[in-house]
Amino acid sequence: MSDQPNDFIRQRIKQDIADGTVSGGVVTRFPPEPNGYLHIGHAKSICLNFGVAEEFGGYTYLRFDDTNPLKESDEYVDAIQADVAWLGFHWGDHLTFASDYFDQLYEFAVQLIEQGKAYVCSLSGEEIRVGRGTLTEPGTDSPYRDRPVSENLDLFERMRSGEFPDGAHVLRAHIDMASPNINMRDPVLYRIRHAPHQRTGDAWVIYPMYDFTHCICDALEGITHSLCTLEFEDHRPLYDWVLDNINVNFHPPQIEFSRLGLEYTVMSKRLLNQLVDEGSVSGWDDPRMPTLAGLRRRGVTPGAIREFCRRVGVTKQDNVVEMNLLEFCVRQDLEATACRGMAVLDPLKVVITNYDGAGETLEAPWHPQNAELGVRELTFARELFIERADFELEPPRKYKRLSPGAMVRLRYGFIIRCDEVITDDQGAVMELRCSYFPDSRSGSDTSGLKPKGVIHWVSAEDGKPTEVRVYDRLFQTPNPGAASLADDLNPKSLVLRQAVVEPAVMASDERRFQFERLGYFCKDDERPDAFNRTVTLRDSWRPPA
RNA sequence: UGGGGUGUCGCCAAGUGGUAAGGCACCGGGUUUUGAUCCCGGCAUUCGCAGGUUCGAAUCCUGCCACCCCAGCCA
Repeated sequence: MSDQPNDFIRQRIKQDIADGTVSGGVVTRFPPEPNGYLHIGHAKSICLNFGVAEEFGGYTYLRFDDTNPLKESDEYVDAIQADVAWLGFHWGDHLTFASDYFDQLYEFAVQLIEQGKAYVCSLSGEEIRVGRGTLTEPGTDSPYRDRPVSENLDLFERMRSGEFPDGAHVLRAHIDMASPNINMRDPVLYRIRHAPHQRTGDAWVIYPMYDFTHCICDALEGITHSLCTLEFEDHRPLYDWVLDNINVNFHPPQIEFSRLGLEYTVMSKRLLNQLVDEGSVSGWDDPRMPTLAGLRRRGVTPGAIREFCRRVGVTKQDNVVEMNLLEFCVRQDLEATACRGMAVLDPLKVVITNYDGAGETLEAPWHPQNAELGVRELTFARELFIERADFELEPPRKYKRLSPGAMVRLRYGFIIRCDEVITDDQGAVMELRCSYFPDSRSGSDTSGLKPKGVIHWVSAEDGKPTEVRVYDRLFQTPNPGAASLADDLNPKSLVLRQAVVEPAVMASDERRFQFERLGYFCKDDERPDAFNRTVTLRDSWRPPA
């Protein structure tokens, strides 16, 4: 919660400020491609980029990297903005799109051509691939590599005007086909795509590639620290090459950090997409998804995600963080803020044989440590439901719940004793007959009885039957593989329960609750009478050996 | 077999030549009308391995080893 992070990137920034390398404040950017939903891995980047700008008195651009009209759409740009805002970060009026710079990008490309540093290559895609060589063998020069400048200029202009079909030509950087870094073997800068763009419509039929676009946008926006993930490390020489060879007076440093890995889930857009397409989940916002939309629907708070990102840190080490850290952050946040309530997920009927009143009202605090949250009323009556798991015909040693002849306290209510167990032909427990101790009422207990345990309960008549979705990890394998995605799915990642919930919880405007002894739950966005389990409570009980 | 990275406790992660922070998890114990929370305590003689430099090395040097990324007209 406290401790300002001081990772290697922040150390670098402090050094830059001390050196006078950055004068006007730190400017960063979060540059998502609008072709999918944001996930918790993006949250790490968002927290980093917006975080450092905030800490060092600067600002952050939310810049959509929309250079590939075939894959991108407005649906995603809206969702991404909603997610970033939900996480708690603000870009103010620094909302941009790579496509805002298409004109300038084109001019910079012309500059490169004029200097003989870019050329129009008319090889086919396949020929370019072959010509690039392999990891261990150098590439070979394109036959078009030394086209005269005037011809390149003319061809590029005609590419833009729509004269050629897709794939007929590309603009390539003139660097080094023998470079050990494959990204430097005359990378493609522009390709022809006769496709309407979601923002520029049909204004363009050529679109710039990432490597050409990203660095220039960074420079034009005065990004003082261009933070990206490790897989772009190999692209840094190209990032620098482009900026060194065009007439732009700003050159941001690209600094790479490792992406977030999380156990029992996947973090690539491709795999997430596959889960949605194959119907393994209900959508991008399925509460089992690691997407921000999914986590939100699950009941995870933005604060918990921010805290998680802070605790995870920023380094260059590959990492796979245990799910229990995320769960810890969620519990920590909800423990302090969530109202308590009672719900029985797997009801077992209990009849209080010596109670013949019509029912009586009990009072319970919404939060045991925070009286400001107030109280709510519960009804104690002759027929109740308790959790099936809170009764054991043959209890293990140290068992603190209910069993034949044993006593237990009903949370906020009375102490009861199990006198009789009703079973069916198969021996399955159908109902419990118990007696209660009238002088053991919570808060005014004069019975002198000291039952070992406390269990939750809901009045049978008052309790509201409703659906509770009990979520668990999406995969049963810590590091699910792309090849075995379907096989790795956890068949119990979603269990539907017909539960009974106390009426005050149903009536409350609150969304998130702790159902005592069970976990944290959240009213579903789309179906507010149903609850999604966010996370269980920590449970250190295990039967003695 | 080319290039770029990374290797510190089960998982994250500090440490930048002066003798291994912290968190999560885990294991004790205390409080408790949630087997929760909270509170105390424990948890790396050792930093991928092997040599070397040094009074002193996780930190410097040399050589190995392991893992990750790169051959889209994706980002």
